[in-house]
Amino acid sequence: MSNDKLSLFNTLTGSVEPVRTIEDGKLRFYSCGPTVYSYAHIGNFRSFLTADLIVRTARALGWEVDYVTNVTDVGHLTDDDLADASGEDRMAKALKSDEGRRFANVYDLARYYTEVLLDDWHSLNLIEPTVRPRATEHIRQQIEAVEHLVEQGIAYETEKGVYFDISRFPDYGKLSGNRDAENLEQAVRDVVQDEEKRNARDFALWKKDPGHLMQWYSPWGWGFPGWHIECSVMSMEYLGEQIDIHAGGEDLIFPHHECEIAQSESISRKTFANHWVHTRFLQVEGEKMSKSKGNFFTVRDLIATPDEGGRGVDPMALRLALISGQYRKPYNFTFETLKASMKHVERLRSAFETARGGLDAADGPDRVGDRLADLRSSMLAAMLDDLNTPSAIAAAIEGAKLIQGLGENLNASSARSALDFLQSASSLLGIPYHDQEAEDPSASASHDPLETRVEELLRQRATARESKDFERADQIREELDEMGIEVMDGPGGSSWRRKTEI
RNA sequence: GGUGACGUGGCCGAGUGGUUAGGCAAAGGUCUGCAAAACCUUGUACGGCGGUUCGAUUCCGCCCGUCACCUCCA
Repeated sequence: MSNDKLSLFNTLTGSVEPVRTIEDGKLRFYSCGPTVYSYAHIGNFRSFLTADLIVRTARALGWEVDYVTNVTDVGHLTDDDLADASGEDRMAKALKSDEGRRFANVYDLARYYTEVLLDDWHSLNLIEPTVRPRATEHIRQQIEAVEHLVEQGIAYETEKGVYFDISRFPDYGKLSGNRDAENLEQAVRDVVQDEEKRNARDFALWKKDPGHLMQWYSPWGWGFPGWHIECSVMSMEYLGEQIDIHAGGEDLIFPHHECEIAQSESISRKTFANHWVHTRFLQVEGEKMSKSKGNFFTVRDLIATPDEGGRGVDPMALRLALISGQYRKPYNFTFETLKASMKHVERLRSAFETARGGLDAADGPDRVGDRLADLRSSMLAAMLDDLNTPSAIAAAIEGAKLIQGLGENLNASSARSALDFLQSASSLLGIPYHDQEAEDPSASASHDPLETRVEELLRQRATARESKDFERADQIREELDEMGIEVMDGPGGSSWRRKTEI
């Protein structure tokens, strides 16, 4: 393991290799974003978190990062294209669903789910990309790319659309290993049918469809772009013809990324992306996450308060839980892990409070600096080693325990080392110590009737405790418990929080 | 059928050719009016069968199991 090189598994070569940036000290990075036809779920976010951690780790190395992640706001075809030749897409489907009826049209729906995506993005403290391009805002570039491919004789037009001619790209299959044409053709799945396609593997660059809910005028008439072309185009627009890393979920390896390579490299005649990084799907409680199994969770399902129908999970606990398995291994998301993550987040926060408190203490010899510096380098080393988050988190927790262990004895210079350490853990893992939104409810003045009631009861309880009326104090504790409030007594008085529903 | 991963103690998960990951949970203890937090103590695992080796959980082969993709998917 190298000390200052970021190594990642490269799907293209099948091995972990150092990321060698095209330009020294600068990372050009594209990460595939979601289609916004519904609420993003925790599996989506596991993949976005991988991208986030790549950016954080690269920055920790002092690299400048150009980070582009898109929003796919064009509906693409569903697999019952055969049954519905008019070309119903995911968004059109969503619009007809119970959830989607309230939207006036498909643009309205896309706009709503994009906003929600960004809310969740902020809740989980994901880094803002340098650019967040939307497919619908780059239609012209997509049309031009397709035109270029047609001019080169690499793409051809039929009655139904424009297709990429696989036979013109011998490297097709280099990413996924799906090189065997016959196999693909005899796959059990039905493929998009067009009698005029020259090769069953040829994929759509443009679909002619005057009935599609989103359509644009092109040299081939009214229609909409193929799914893969948007990422090629947006990546080239903002990062240039060649990039260092391209990332996404493992399901995107084929066909999406395979097709992106074919298109992009046919256009530029250069290697599109040097490093391909894919995040594995997660399972929930040992099973595939699916609505029918009742183990399907969106971010908001978990972080919304119980009054809002959620489970009141601290967003940072959710974030930590989602990164507590390495991105490249199958990960079993469980509520046990989520509970453990809550403890970890609290532990980090309280270490931070301890450290901050120690700044005002008398000065003295720094008793933790060296050990924390070691832990900090092993934390970074773990991340550089193919984003070994479990190992990095272990180092962060160990540091927090070390700081907590000093407690009252923390002097000012130890406190400064402690804060240094905690701050680098925070920026590397993306776990801030100040709640961005859910500030400690007991500390904030609020007009929430529940909070007013809680404060009142706590005052009564404090009085009862002062006069040693513990029976009354416990009674109030119980009453609050029934209201979903947990009370914690400390040396400086009592604090409280909403209990979570997990 | 094809391609690619993965299988570690009750659970989540590092790691390694011979010496303790870590966390959560559990049990006992210290502290605290109660509760929480914190701290201390306890617990020896690597799917199966072969092979290489002085020695394999770690390398090799086969098998079993799980997951993903094979034109909707993070």
